[in-house]
Amino acid sequence: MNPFSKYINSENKVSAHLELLNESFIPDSFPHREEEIQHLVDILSSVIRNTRPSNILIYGKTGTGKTSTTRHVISLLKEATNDRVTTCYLNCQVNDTPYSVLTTIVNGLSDAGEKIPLLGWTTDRIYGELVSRINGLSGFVIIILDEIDKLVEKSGGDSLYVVLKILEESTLSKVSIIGITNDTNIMSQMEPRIKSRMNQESLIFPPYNATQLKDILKFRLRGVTNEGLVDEGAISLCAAIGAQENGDARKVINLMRIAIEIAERNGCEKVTEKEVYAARDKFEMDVVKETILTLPLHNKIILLSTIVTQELSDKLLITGEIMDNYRAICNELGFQALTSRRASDILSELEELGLVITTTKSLGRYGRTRFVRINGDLAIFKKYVLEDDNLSLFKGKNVTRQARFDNISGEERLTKEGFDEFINKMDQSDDDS
DNA sequence: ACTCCACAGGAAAATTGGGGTA
DNA sequence: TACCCCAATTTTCCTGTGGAGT
Repeated sequence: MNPFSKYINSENKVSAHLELLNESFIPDSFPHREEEIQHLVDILSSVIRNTRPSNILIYGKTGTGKTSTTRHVISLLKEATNDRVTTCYLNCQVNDTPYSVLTTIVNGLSDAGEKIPLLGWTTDRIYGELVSRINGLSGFVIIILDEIDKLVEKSGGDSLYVVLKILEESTLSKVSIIGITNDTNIMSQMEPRIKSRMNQESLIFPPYNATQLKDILKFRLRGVTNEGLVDEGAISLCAAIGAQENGDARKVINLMRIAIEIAERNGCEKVTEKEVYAARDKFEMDVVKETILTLPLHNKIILLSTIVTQELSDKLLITGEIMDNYRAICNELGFQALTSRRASDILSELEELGLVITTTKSLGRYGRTRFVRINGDLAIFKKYVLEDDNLSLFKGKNVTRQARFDNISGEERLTKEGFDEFINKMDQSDDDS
């Protein structure tokens, strides 16, 4: 029997326009965003009166529809003006330097002319190219800088300042900028000179509540499945999970998509709460896996070192031990180890990704260091790390733990439980402040 | 009160590597 | 091919620090 036949037979049982739930799909309607859309339209409508629209800063947490709503409004504007508006969308997490932002804008503005290479040109030359291309366009130019906070973080906002300055000066006042950020504190980090340029208009996208998420989900499910195939309870559960996660609609929709896929694969008649719970588990695992798999080589090795070191003892690890084992692994595999300074930064990066939990504590006479623990299942983490071809050689091999301070009996190093307690205290004191 | 461990993490120098020009 | 520019990444060098031991 053909192993695929079981899937063929189950077709249409749950049914199948799942592409409508993909992240890249932009729907033509946005429930509970009518006000925001109207506000944007009001600001941008000045294009029609032949005036440059104000710069706009849009705040809102992830999954509140900032990006897709903005793109939707922009496409409506282009339609209404017969494409007399040129737009350029770019994500500042991907393009996080002035150079990268500017080249992406220039390359995105028109197909004419050569593409600027990713490296090599001087800023002056890009500036010149930018001016000439923008002058070559009729009408207004709207540039959408998504995740603009990433640009502000870098070098204290200098990057953003450079970009704004160049865009404004170069272009006979034809350029408007729409900044999108999920960091509501971004303004306090901005310098006044940037603030005044950027914050001509601002717009806040509040998080969706559970009821709104439910509406959105129901709306998006239209045309995806037949009526009644998704259990009402499943929808409510998805919405409830999403509401807990800061009202993240993207996550809600993803969850439902995965739940439907699971139901489909198992040949279920209905999508119920059970599938949603399964979807949530899968979703979280997928995120971890993706995160680990896309780590740069040395980040992986340091993560591996942390895993291996923790495997050898339930006591907490400190940076020094991780470094020792990291060097040992590099030696074993024939890689040049990075310095401890860099490794320290990588450890911080791993923490930011949530793969590892660290806390700095002083051991008095025995120095001040970070305590580290893997934030998840050791075996699973290890499996993902070892999927890397460069590291698969390490399978089965091991490293002798360079235990430090194991002789300290008086003030014992924290155990796992002690660490949890410690973290809890830290969290509480954070809340207090 | 003072020392000193074992690092954290800032600043600046050095290296790397794409891309240009002569 | 040799050499210059530039940005990004790492290394080098450095100062700072919480608290057990003295």
